[in-house]
Amino acid sequence: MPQRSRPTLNEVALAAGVSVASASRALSGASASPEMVERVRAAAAALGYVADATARSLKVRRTEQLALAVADLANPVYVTMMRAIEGVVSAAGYRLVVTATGTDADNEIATIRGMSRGYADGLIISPLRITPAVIDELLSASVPVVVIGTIPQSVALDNVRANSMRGIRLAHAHLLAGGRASIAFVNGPINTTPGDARLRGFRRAADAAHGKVDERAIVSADDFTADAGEKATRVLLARYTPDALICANDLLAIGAMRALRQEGKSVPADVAVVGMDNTELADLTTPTLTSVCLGSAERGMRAATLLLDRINEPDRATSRVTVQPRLVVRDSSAASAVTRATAPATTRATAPAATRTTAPAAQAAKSERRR
Amino acid sequence: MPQRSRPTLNEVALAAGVSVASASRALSGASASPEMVERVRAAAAALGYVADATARSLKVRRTEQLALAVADLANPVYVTMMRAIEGVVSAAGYRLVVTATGTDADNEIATIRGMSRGYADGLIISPLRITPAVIDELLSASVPVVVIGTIPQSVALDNVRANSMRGIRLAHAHLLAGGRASIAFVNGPINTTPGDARLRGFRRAADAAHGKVDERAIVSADDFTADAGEKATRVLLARYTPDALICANDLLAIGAMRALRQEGKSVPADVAVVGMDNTELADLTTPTLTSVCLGSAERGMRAATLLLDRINEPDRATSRVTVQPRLVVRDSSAASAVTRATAPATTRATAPAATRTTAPAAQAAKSERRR
DNA sequence: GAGACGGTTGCAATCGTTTCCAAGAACGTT
DNA sequence: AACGTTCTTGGAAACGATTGCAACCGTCTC
Repeated sequence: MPQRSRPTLNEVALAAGVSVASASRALSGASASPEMVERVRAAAAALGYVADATARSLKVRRTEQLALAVADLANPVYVTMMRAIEGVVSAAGYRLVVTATGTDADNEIATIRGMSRGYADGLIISPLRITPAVIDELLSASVPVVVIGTIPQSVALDNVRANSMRGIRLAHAHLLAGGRASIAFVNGPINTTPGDARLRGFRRAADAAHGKVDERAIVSADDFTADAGEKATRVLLARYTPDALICANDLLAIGAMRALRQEGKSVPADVAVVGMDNTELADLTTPTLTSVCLGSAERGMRAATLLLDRINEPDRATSRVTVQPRLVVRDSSAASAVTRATAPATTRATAPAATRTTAPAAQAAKSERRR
Repeated sequence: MPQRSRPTLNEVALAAGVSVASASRALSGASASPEMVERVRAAAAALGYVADATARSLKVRRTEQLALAVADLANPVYVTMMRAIEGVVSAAGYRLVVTATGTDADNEIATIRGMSRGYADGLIISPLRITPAVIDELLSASVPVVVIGTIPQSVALDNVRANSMRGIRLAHAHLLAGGRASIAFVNGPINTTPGDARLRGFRRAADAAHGKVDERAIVSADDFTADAGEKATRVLLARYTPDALICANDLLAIGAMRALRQEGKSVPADVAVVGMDNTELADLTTPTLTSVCLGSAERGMRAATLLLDRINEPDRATSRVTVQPRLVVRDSSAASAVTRATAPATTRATAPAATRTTAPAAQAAKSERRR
């Protein structure tokens, strides 16, 4: 496998009998006579010439690469984002460099600092925990940055966020409308950004509905996994008798359904279950899982668009995009028997598409519709 | 957000009052007096200097980037591979560039050719369909290439492959041992490389067991999805009465279980089901799904290792690594009632770890054990 | 004390492009 | 016929690092 070394522009120019300058222009479409273009093209083709990306980048000060940093490449939420981002980015002629930051914040900072080495023209990052140190680092990065996640209002960075509090409220309202009265909440770890936001969302929704929140109806799993969800739900059931469960995550919801089944409770007849993130899993469970879609694909797409916009127009004002949640109703939250009798037509339709975001949302939204 | 432009080595040298050459050496740890190192370090720190990756790459002729090309970034099999690859690659100091080739072969060729631009030091590619044109292109690439997938024996390329035929045989044997006699096969599209290999595997296994293969026991879904699996299984059940199902994919298996449930058949009491790929899904279904693990993580890890090896030692002979399948037994394939009575101790243990591959397999294998 | 030697240091070339600039050619205008 | 335009073209200087080479310094040895 003789790794043949690639011909340079110099050799092409030599072969064509012209100067490198002319060769460069001929190939890049700048002013050159048709005859010149022809000669150079021919020589280039004959030698199999392809311009070297590194040399070119050095000169034009652009790498045509964009970086994406997420905690875990295998997390379905990030996978969805990544796919959306890759689509936008590669359509714009950029390559995508991915890095997993893992779970610790130092690593995130190292990644950001690494960007200063100039191997990419921009960075999309979704930090697990948003510490002041991370923000500082992002603010002083040497390339444009877009943050996916909730950062303080005052920080002048392009930013895409979900509205998980509103998502919880949608779920809560949906369950109330379905005749559920004792709605419990299975959260993930509270020391994470999403865990915290979702808990606040639930408290607010419960408070709005009943004027108080019953702390026994809230449980936190150790982790955002099915096993943790199952365990937490068992703890919950020991002290509280819900007729509906909101879970901070689809995986937690799957665990919860498992626990319910073991207790002999049927879903949705006895207990309705709503998950969150609307991953592919929601379609695959039995019963299929009603889930709050937080728009991962759309967030990814918006972030990529924002980044491209800033690259093209570095001085524009920073913008903050909030992607609105949608409730995707499936079987696990069918109205309780009693309600079904009295009010047969429950809103099986999804909540209003509810994106107050602008035009290009359509494409990504579509890809998320039937997940 | 004033994107401050980064200081160059020149400025550092100026600030330290030394030549660029010395500055470069001081920072890169080459021969330099302690005093010199100190001065340059200080100046670099004061200015916040970080060497420019592009310029460095141009000079040293290495980008410290490796590329991964797969058809679909969201496919769980690829996600698993990608995560494994990212781990190996970033531990070795490389960044990972990912590209989605989509489903058409032309795009694959374009990707490979793009590699000639020299933006990465190596390529791992998992082509959907392996055409002669693709092989040609790979052979003449200007950087080392590792192919994940089955390529002709004669092709001199580093190669990592699964053994899906053997995987099917494992499943078949397991089902026979569990007392199943009418084993059917739910395949994916046959015009794909995996679809084709898995079908051949099933034919061979069935033939070995019964001396013939009943064509009515074989059905092909249009796609590797749960819906397609459900549909195909319904077609199958209309003409054949299996007591076990091997599915070419976990998603197909989930669809199949859905179809069986609708027909009032219970899993595993009436019909055992075995999936393939051993994705996270297998742990999440009810009953949990027995699945053939084809070692995505291990394949990824092996491919990455192979690529690094070749980069370090370009002239070594090409090697072909076959990752052996393992059967991960879960609830969906518990022995049929009759057998359970007579031979109570069915092999609940997994099949022999069965990787004839060498040492570094351990790590990735572990991460795949309890999926 | 002279020469040899090991270790630092700076100069300058180099990697493969792009692009500024000036020179030249071709052409039209007065 | 001379001049001004416009268009092409080649020379050469970047881009920001690394590195071969030669100069230099101090020390040690004979």
